[in-house]
Amino acid sequence: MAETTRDRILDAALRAYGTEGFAVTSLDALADQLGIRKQTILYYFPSKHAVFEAVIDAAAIDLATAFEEEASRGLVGLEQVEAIVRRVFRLAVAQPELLGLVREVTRPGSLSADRLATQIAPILDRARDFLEREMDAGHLRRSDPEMLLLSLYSTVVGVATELEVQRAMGLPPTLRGTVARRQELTRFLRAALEPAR
Amino acid sequence: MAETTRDRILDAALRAYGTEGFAVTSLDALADQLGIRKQTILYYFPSKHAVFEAVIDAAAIDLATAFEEEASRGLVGLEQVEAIVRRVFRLAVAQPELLGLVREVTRPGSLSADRLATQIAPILDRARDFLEREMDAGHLRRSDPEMLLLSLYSTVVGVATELEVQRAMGLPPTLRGTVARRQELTRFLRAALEPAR
DNA sequence: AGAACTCTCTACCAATTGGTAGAGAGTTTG
DNA sequence: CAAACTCTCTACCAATTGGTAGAGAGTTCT
Repeated sequence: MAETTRDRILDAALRAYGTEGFAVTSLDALADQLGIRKQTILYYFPSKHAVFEAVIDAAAIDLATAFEEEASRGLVGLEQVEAIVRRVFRLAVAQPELLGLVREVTRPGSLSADRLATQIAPILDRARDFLEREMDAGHLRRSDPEMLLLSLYSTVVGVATELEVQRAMGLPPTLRGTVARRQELTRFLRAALEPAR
Repeated sequence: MAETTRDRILDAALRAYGTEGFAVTSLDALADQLGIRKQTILYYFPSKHAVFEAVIDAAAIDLATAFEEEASRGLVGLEQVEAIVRRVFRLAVAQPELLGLVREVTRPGSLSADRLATQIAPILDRARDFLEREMDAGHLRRSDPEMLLLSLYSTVVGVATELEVQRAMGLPPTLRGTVARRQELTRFLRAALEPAR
C-alpha cells in the first residue's frame, strides 16, 4: 500500500501516454487526473520529457519481467512460442496501455525510440537465440531467426493491439472475440513454424 | 505541373502527419515548410482538423488505387497475396508517410479512424471475398479469412513501419535489407498459407 | 527548540497554439 | 472602367503550453 506520489504519477502517465499519446497529454491534464498541480509533477521530474523517459523505463521492466516469466518455463518449440503469444494477449487485455506505449514509442518521429530499444535488446537477443536453437533441434521450421522474430513481433503485437483496425473490419472487441483471435493466430503461427514433416 | 497551393498543402501535411504525427505538427510549422503563412492554409481549409480529414481522404484514394492495380491482375492464391505484399513494401519505401498516416489514424481512440475505415471498407470486403474464394478453391489453406486479413495487415504494416523506425534511428534502410525482409515475410506467409499437401 | 529538509502549493511568465478580422494586390466579369 | 472575386498577407487574440520562483506546512535531524 501507500503508493508514493511519484508512482501514482508514473501510473497515470503510462495510461495517458499509452492511450492518448505523449504529445497530446499535457502536464496539466495529467495532474488533473491525479488531483494535484503540475508543479508537483515537476518536483519529481525535471521536465515533461523526463516523465516520458521514466515511463518508458518502467514499461521496459514490466515487459522484460513478463517475458522472463514465460521464457523460464523450459518449454520447447511451438509450445514456448505459444506461451509467449498467450502472455502478450493477456497483457493486451489487462494492461492495454503498456502495448500502446510500445506503439507510441516505435513511431517514426519518436525521440525516445532507442531508449526502449536498448532496454529491450537483451530480450530480443534471447528470443533470437531461442529460435536458432529450436531450429537446429528441428523443433521449428528453419528460416532467418532475425527476420522471423520481426514478423512474429509485428503480427502478435498487431493482432493484440490494433483495436481500431479490428473495429473497422467488423471484428467485435469483446473478450470472446479476443480469445478467438488468439486461437486463430496460434493456428496461423503453427502452420508457419511447424517443421515440415 | 502547376501544382495548386491546396495540393502543396496536402502533400506537406501528409508527410508531416505521417511521420511526426498530427498533434505535434502545428499549422505554423506546416506553413513554414511551404514558405507561406498559416492563414493561407486556413483559407483553403476551415480548421486544422479539416486539413487532416482532407489528407486522409487523399491517402485513402492512393491506397485504394494501389490495391486496385494489384488486385486486377487476375492472379491466384499465394501469387496474388505476394503481389500485394510486394506492392505494400514498394509503398513503404517510396512513400513511407502514407503507411505512417495509416498508423497514425488507426491509433486506439482516434477520432478519424472511421473516416479512413469507411473509405477502405470496399477494399477489405474485396480482400475477404478473395481469400474466401481461394480457400474454397483449395489455393489457400483454410482459416478464418477475417483473422487472416488482420494478421496480414499487422504483419505487413508492422514490418514496413519497423523499417521507418530504424531509418529514424539512423540505420539507413538499404535496399538489400528491405528486400531481405520482404522475402522472409513472404516465406513466412507461404508457410502459413500454402494448402497442406 | 530551532535548523534543515521534504513536499505541495500559488503566482507568474514567455512561447506557442488554432483561429478571426480585414487589408491589399491581382484577376475576372459585367 | 468599375465591380466582384480570388488569394495571400499583416495584425491580433484568447487559451494552453512547459517551466520558474518561491511561499508555507509538516516532518526529521541536531
